[in-house]
Amino acid sequence: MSADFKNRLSEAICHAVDLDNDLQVKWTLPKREGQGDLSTNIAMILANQRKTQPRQLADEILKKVVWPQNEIEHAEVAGPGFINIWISNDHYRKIVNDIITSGRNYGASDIGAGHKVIVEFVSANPTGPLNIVSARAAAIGDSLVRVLNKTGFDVSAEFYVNDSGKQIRKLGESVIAISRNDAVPEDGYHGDDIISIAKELSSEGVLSIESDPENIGKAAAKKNVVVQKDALESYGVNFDRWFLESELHQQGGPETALEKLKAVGAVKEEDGATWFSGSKFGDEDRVIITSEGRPTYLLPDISYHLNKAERGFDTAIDLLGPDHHDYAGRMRAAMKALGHDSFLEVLIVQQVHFVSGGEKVKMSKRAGKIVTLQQLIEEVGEGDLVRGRDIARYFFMQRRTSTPLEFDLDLAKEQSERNPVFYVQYAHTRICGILRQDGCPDPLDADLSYLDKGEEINLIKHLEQFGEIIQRAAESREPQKLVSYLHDLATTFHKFYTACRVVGVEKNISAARAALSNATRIVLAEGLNLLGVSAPERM
RNA sequence: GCCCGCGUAGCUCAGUUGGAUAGAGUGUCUGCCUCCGGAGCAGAAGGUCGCGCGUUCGAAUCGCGCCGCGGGUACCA
Repeated sequence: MSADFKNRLSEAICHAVDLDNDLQVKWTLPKREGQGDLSTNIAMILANQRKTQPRQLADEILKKVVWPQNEIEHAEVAGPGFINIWISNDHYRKIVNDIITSGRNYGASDIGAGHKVIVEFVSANPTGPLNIVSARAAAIGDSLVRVLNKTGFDVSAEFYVNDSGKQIRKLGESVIAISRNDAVPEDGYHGDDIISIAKELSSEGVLSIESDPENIGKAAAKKNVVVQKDALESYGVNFDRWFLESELHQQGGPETALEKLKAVGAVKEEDGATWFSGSKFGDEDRVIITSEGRPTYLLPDISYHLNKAERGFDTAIDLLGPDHHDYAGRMRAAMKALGHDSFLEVLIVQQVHFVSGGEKVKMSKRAGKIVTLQQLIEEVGEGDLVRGRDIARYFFMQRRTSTPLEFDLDLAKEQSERNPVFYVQYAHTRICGILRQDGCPDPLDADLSYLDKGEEINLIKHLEQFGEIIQRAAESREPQKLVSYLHDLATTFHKFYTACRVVGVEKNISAARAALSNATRIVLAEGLNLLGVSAPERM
């Protein structure tokens, strides 16, 4: 239901009960048959304030109210005092036209207009290929970006590359050790990927000229970034910017951040170390420069987030792994100290467990199981990279971000009705099949007044919700909401399909149904697109 | 100990921000192919929403207290 339409209804009710604003009037979709198309509880809320009976007040409202135009067919009081209204089929038929004329734009809105948002996700260390946790974060982050775009936010996707610090030096040391056939340091990096990088660097001559672990580490990191970028690209994920931590250091970012923290009295010296006084801002005190004079990771990270704010973003959304959830508190405290309260939103992307044959699969390198994003795509798509991407992304999007996810590898690989990805894609394919038929009339010639069967109207009702679902997904930062919506829409279409033939029935009916099918195709395709999943015309 | 997240059908999970008789998928039964691709549709069965108080017209949803599971708790990143 469009916000505009609801507002008109709300105004009508306000007018009837002498309310000066319509904010209190909320409309919901009733769950059950026989409860109309829209429902409001305003009578129950007002009855409380006005010390009267809800049902009586609801009756009064219905007596006085003047509904806009003639889109309302019927209204009645139900249950404890709900006002349920039935909307005319004419209203719904217009939706089909709206969809077809808006095309891919259908469902777009401008609720985010004027907001500049940066979404940072994955941000894996450049010490190896991307793992499975990154794969989930990438799917969610990228969809979130698409959804925010669709709702009018000015959004940027960013990957923060930790290309400086301890782990880079360690990476360099590992590469050097491997090239000399020495033992890799205790907490260093080993594995096929490091070995091949060592080979590349030595054949490029880098290893012979350069022996400083830091510089070797940087060179290796650069190669890893390329590997990560490639994997993400075949996953359909693109970033507007790969922000290098080293850039931050070159600009003296951490030093500036420290000065700014000092300026607001958020820094103290104790036990020979320098601390951020987080306890003043709702967190705990944290060391930012060790007693040995080395900055901890916190300082560059504060500097990085400050940098985001200085680039003009009003909101920063970070997707982090479950091992980082108290990072959120300290970073928010730091931003608060620097005058950017409520700037940072943190989404914790929970753990992924793989299941096969009813048992948990350990994701260990040693066991030779799937560890990287690339391996997952290949495994699940059985060599077909597009299919692998579709399945992986859809599966990762099936659960709320904050819920641990069980990934059933057997189900994912199964090409059957049990696989939810195919169920949704199949609805799209089916429509394409219908519209491809020789006897299928041109949907553009349709007279929509021929749509009046229950299954037809019901399908339109689902299509109409698309925009609202996207808005809720954007506002709650939960692009997953689209998944259940699309599954639902596919179900509604399949029901329509079994109840209503499109091709081979009376000409006018046929054209109207073709138009409805076409509208459904558009919404399915765009919905899948927001998930980063393809909408195939044939399967 | 403290911080964060999670407990909903046998299993995996939704739940429109506090609404009406609790929703899917999957698994188990039962039906439907002369038919736009059956990768589909219809039906049955399956619930003390972890437990207990509280808030109110109304709670799976909000508050408090327990119980259970997971993660975090560095002068590591």
